[in-house]
Amino acid sequence: MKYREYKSPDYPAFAKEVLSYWEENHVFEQSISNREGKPTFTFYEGPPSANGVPGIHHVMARTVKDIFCRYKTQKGFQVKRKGGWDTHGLPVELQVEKELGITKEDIGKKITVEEYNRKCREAVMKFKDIWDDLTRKMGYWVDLENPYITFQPKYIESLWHLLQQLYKKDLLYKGYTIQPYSPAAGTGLSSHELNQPGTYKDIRDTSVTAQFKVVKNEKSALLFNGEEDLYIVAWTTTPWTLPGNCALAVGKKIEYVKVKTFNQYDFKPISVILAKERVNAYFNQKASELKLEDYEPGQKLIPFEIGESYTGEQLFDVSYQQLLPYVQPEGKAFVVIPGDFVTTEDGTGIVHTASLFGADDFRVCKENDISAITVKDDNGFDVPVVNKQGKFVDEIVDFAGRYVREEYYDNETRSNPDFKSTDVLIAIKLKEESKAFKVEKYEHSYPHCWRTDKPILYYPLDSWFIRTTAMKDKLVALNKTINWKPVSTGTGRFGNWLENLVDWNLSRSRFWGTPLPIWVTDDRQEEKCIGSIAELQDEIKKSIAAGFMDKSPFEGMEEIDLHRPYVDDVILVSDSGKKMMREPDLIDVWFDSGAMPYAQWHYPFENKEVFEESYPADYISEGVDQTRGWFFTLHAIAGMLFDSVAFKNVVSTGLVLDKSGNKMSKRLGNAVNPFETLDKFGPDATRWYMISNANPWDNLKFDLDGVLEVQRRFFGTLYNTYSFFALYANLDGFEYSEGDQIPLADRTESDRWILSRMNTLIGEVEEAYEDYEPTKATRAIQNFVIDDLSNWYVRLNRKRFWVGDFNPDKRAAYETLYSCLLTVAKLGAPVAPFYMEKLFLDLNRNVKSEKNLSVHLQNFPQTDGKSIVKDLEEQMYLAQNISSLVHSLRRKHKIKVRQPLSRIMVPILSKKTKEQIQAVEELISSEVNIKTVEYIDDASGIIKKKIKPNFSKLGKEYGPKMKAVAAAINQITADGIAELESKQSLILNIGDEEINLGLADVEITTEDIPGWTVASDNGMTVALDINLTEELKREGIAREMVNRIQNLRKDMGLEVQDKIEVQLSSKEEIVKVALEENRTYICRETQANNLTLVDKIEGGETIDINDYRVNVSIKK
RNA sequence: GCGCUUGUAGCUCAGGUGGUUAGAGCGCUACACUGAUAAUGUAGAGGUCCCAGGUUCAAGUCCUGGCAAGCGCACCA
Repeated sequence: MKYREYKSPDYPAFAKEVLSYWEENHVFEQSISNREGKPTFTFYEGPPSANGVPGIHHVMARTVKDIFCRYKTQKGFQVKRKGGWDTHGLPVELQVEKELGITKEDIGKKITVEEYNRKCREAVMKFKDIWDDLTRKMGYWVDLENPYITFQPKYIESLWHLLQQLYKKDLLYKGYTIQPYSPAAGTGLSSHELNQPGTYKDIRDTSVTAQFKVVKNEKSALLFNGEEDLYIVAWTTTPWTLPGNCALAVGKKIEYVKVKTFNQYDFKPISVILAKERVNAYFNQKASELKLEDYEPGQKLIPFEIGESYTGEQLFDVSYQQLLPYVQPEGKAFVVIPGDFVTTEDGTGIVHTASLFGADDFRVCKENDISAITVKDDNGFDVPVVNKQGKFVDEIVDFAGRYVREEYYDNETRSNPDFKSTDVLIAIKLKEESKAFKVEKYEHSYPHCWRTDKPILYYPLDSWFIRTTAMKDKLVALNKTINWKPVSTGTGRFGNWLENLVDWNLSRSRFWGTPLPIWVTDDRQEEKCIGSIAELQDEIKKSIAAGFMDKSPFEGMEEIDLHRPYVDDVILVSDSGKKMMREPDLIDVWFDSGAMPYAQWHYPFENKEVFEESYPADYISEGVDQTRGWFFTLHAIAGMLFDSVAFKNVVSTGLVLDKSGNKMSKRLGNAVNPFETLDKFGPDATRWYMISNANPWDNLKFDLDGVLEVQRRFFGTLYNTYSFFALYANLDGFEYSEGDQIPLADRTESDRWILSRMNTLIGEVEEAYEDYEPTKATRAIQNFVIDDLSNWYVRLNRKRFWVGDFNPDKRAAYETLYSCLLTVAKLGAPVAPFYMEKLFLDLNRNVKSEKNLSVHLQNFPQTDGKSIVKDLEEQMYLAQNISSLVHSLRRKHKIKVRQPLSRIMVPILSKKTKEQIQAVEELISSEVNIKTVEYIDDASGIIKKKIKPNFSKLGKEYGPKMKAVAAAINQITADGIAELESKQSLILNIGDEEINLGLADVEITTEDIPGWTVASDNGMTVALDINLTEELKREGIAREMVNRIQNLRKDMGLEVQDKIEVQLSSKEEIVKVALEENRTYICRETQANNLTLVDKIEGGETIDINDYRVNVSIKK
């Protein structure tokens, strides 16, 4: 059977063909089942959400995933890869709401929760088919038949188990978090909702700079210098938060100053502390000349005097009097604390901090152990001084029952001319009490509720948290054992995130997601966290027995649906017999995906063994945007519950941008359609381009021209090389057999050279894959194929394939080329799975056996150390270098390569170099068409040498004197060089010091051969003899003749193997002689049976050779 | 604002531990080659290695400080 030949390569068609071949032969399935019992290599698939269509960046991410799974399979591991779908969460819900034209508030009113969740379930798999199609077409091998799906009851049951484990370890608690809250709508807003367009609007607020009176004590002593009334001033745009003030935050490194001045409302003399940079914002420069003692109360221009300055650090722990003492805190409060968020861009450089009304405030107060200002509600729970309707509580006696924001009052109330906002009333009160330093209107942008259009409050809300902070040290330590690609993402982005970990807010007030399995009594004194379906059923039975439920809401269900609303209907009974209702929250969808190592196998309810042998993952990969997402949730759950990492190696991939480096977006129309790209260029060129162009963790500027270049340059060259092989191997009937091969020793220099290169390549590529450096692997393969194999080996050895009988030398050439191609197919298979499969199968058409079903079932090639000969590689480098020099000389003198020349001369400084060149003499001769290579050694005395210091060696030795040493060496004469070479040392005088120079301290190269045309590069010099003898001229003519006959053959459309008859005629004597002399040569080259010189030719072609005219006639 | 990444030829990218002509491919120009031919070879043009300091005999490489771009996070008192 023959090797397949193609008219021209059609890569997309190749891929389609291979794809159906895989499917017919179940190659993917076999690649796993074949490795049964072998060590496992575990890969976790991060679940995509199928409610949107995939983009080109998914091809990138999945190529990276696929490469290492395929590679490890080749290395003999069993690599199971379960696909998965992320199905819960807000994006799905919002999409459904949009489709149905409803809002969250309509759920349970216009549409039942049951119906709504049914819609979500339908919507989430909307584009599954498109995703599956992409997966197949791009050659991403993952199990699509049995994926894990996060909404399935079994999956949720595993989550419940994990949550219960956390609960039992006391890592699950209900707590406060500051969230954007809309009192008008009575609900918290997610950050997603807050990022809706139009939520931020400019509003004018009453802003107050309040005076906080410093308490004189040991801590604050350094601030006082005689004065009695010393205040710290802080600015706020939300005066309603002032009754909740519990601390003042300053910047550690900010410089603060004390300013003596007068209060502008009551004209009393005061001293205030504020940031130095903010002085100009609060004090009129025109007043700077005024003196304090000249001030008259009521005067508009208020004098001021800048006093001592302090760093923020010096202010830490200074106490102040409570500004509005309605409610007393239970613990520490009213002190100055550090705040990393404090700036001097506006305000006073000191931030009023109300722990319950700002996320930053809450955080720094917690860090500094500051108590919040709270009151007890009817149930005895601590609540803020503003209630959920947005009104002050009774304890704030002056403003009790007032909305904190004027926008919450109806328009009628607000239009009353006597109406004053609470902020204004507070400002008035402060002025009256000499606590206001400055009151003014301030316009700023503030978020509004997208449903009610009213400003939001930052407000503490109940949420369930995972106490990740309790396990922070462990998570940090475990992270250090993970191999991150790139390292910086692990230490930087992820490491820093872990260092600054806050508790994980698990609660979501939504409908479509995993319900929190916690039931609580009305008085919150008793809780139950359910960990399995069976446990829930048990509890339901108890509850029915206790009379809280008539029947289970799951009764009659074919498969229990743990979603809302059914689970909300479950009322349990507490140990003391009280009624327990479920906490209405759902859990963060990120918990869903972070739990996939366990839930994908329904652990611990099923598949315990499978789970154990595939945990933790050896490898995962996702976009860098998943650092705080999936990477974190995987890590957190594993660290907290299993005391383990969830993954050992992780590649975080960069973004895919358009070719100009802009983000791709549908709106801008610069998004690349993955299906069109795969259709047009095929998956292999697309994948290879993505991987070879830049490291996966760098952003990729995706340019279709680049894909085209990869296709042309790499795949085109590889294809050409295969075609070349197939063409001649078929003519000669070559068949590869592993056993019976020409021994290495009997092969040519170039055969052994390319095999040496090939074995070096195997090592390089293996190392790169092992190191999760796919870019290095592809670049190495690419260079080998293009430079070494095609442009050098094949080009130099072409004649061996097409000339003469099928002798051992020819067989050696076939075998060599064959094994190179086969190796390339195996090395490149992880990245270009389709084309390498095609190449592999085409090469193996003659070697049919079960084990040759697919390149992906092959073992990764092993480096044959014995075949790597450094000498050979050096030799070939010399040959390439010399050839290149001769080419450039020929060009300089305008002598075609076809014209033979008698000799080149190479100056040789060492015996080894001579031997190395001698080994490749023939290659050089034929490559540059010369007769002989001559060597000129020292003895000839005509070589001009050049000496150069060896900087890295001498530098270490002589350091500061290096410049002088270098100068001295550059001045060494030819005699000096000769002395150094003969004696192995030379004494140099540097100033008044003597230096003993050894041979290793310098680099001696040849520079010139006087009287010859020479070229030098890389320390090698070559001289070319350009004298043309008559004989050489005649030989040149013969070569030209061959060239013309070949062209004519081609024009006639003859096949390579067709034999011809040639008739020639010419008037020129030199041509006749040339043809006679080289008759055999010409016949051999042109496949001519005979060649006759005649006087005249009828109907032949007239051609010009150099300056001579020849008539030719060719017959088949 | 904080963290991370990136900055080298027109474009895409290489440039272990500092070492003296800073490279490749593409593109451009010219010439050659021609039984792999939509391939190939040779040569040329093209660089303030983002900027400024510093360390060093020596900096694209190390340090400090900037600038620009990208990503992430936080916040707007």
